[in-house]
Amino acid sequence: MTYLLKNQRHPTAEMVYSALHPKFPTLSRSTVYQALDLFCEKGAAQKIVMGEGEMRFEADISIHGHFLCRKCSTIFNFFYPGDTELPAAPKDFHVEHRYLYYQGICPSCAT
Amino acid sequence: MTYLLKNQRHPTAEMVYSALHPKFPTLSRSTVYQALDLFCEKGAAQKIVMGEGEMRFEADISIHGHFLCRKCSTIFNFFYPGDTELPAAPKDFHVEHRYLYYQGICPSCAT
DNA sequence: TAAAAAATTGTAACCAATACAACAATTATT
DNA sequence: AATAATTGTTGTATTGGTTACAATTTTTTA
Repeated sequence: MTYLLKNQRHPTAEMVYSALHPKFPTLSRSTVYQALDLFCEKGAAQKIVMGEGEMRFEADISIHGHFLCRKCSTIFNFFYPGDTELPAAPKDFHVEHRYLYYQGICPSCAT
Repeated sequence: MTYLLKNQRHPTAEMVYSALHPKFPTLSRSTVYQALDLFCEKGAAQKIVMGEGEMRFEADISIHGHFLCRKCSTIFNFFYPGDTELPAAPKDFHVEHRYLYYQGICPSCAT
């Protein structure tokens, strides 16, 4: 069932449910929530919180940042060499996860 | 009323309400929510969303990142020279706001 | 095949946030 | 100063995403 996460880009739990429901009519929202949480715990996916609105999930767990278009609300991934590119946290802070998120206007909304 | 935002560091709306309520017994949650939103619109404060949990607000609008301790849930600010330090978004993306957020263990929880 | 364990379902509850109508306070207008 | 108009505040009801949980189904194990 994990394949759907890979098809959509940054779906909400509801989007996953809607997409899966036609194929598995008995599927319940509970299962979706629980499965998504499980994937995140196991490291197969990640939760991303973009400003307002619902939680989003994505199966791409490589290092990348997110760009949220203020107009169309689309989320784009953008890649950068690695976490060494990012500012260091103060000494004695043990960083486990880095999260980079931009907001603005995407190319197609700019015209 | 804005001075409370400056006293606490990254309060939730509820924290602002609780702190203000003793002094202004008639104060309502609605007013707090609305005032905080107003401050953010006017650029006097900013909303920050840290993983799970409620929205947080802060009055420091200088350029800095946030570090959330996984154990004690404290939010620390850390400063870096400027947004030029951060990876560039792809060409033709017009970035309006950059947001950097780390997660891990803070020095006092590390011991 | 039966018993045990694990997964799924659906409903109810939760809780932060918003909407909104009633009310109070402040400012503007003669 | 008095009235009207505007602005701000309050409290309650509602929303909407998420979680809790008991009941049921499915899968695994012996």
